[in-house]
Amino acid sequence: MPKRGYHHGNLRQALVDAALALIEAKGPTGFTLSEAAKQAGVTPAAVYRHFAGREDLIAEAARQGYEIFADVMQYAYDKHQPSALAALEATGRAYLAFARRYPGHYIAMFESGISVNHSPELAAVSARARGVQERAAAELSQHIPPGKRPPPTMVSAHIWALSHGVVELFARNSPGTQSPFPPEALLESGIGVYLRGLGLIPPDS
Amino acid sequence: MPKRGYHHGNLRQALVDAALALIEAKGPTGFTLSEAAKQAGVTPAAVYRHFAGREDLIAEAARQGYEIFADVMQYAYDKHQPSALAALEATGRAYLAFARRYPGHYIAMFESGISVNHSPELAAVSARARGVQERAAAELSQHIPPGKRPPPTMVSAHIWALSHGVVELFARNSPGTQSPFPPEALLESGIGVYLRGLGLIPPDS
DNA sequence: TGTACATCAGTGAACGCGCGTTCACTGATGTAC
DNA sequence: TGTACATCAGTGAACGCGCGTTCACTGATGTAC
Repeated sequence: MPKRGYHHGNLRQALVDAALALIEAKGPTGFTLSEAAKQAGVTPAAVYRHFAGREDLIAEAARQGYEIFADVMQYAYDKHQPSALAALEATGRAYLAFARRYPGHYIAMFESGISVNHSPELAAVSARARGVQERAAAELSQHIPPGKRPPPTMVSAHIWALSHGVVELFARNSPGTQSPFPPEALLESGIGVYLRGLGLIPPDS
Repeated sequence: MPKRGYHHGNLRQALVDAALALIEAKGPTGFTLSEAAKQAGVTPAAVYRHFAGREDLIAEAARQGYEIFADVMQYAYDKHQPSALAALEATGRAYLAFARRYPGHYIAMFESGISVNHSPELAAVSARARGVQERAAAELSQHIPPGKRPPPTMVSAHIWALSHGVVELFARNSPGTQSPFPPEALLESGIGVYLRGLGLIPPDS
């Protein structure tokens, strides 16, 4: 790492990284602009060269999170094509893997209280992530007889809600409760039962 | 309402109520001890006659929430006996109804970052709530052939995760996104598909 | 019923703290000639 | 290659604020006799 002098060189990203580390360590509440600056080796005032303020910094952290998230989902989806079933299952697993691997981003995105409409870029990238999941669900629905086919957006919402619930309740140790099962197993089995309920997995498998 | 003088009469509960209103209005971050005191018409210092501090106040709000929550779940369960299926579905609906009706409590319980192990009372009442759900799931499992029967605690965890996910993502307007469906419909249909996947509802119903 | 007194729930002033944000500034960088 | 100068990323001091918490106090309540 090159010794830095008066100019930082890459302060903007360093601040985002510091913010992510702080959010991960202390929750969205514990994060402060001043401490992020300090951790980046810089005066709090320097932050304002790069961000409009505290919220704007969190929003950028969230935006980067959505970007990674959308990529990860897209990759999982693509990789398991052309099987619609495998692709949907894979996006579920990818959701959990993302939450595990990028906890700071996850918290910034879903628990920091920042609105997805904070900026057009944020709205766009979150829509992209949602789009992947909905496409997977839509494709899957085509294998269900039209009569008993729930709307694809509903299927997507179910999977998403289950994934998010597993993350919040069992993948973090927040409620103090010990998880009865590994979150991955919980999510995978839950999605399995759900897909069986849709008639997409034979009942005896 | 009787005019009050120097003594408040029921300050402890008034503080809890004020805290709940603030939490509901501004999120767990926005809540401050000072403002809760002010809203109860009292000096911040007065709070310390009744609570050890800020966190203790939140914990009491959460405790009362768990108390109501456990009652509501229990009631839903009892009311739909002896049908194990109806009882489980009812607890799912009760979960959502609780989140809707007592948002301040819900946030204090699940989003305030307060640990369920803050106090023995809190741990006890949260265990009671969990117990209702697990009993319902256990009873239901008995209708599943043993070979393909998932552990009851897992079924309970699935339902809980789905419920919680629906609340967090779609019952609050937090992520800025519009819910594509009413949360109640989303949860009900999700549980329906899930139970069908367990083989507890005939596939053609 | 009336007085003395213990109990206790509130006051109000004060504390130290860290926050987000502003401002005039200065040091480093890079470009024009 | 060397100098002059514009640009811009940082400093550091200061601000007003509201926070949670403490303390010695005082006013109200209720009980004993």
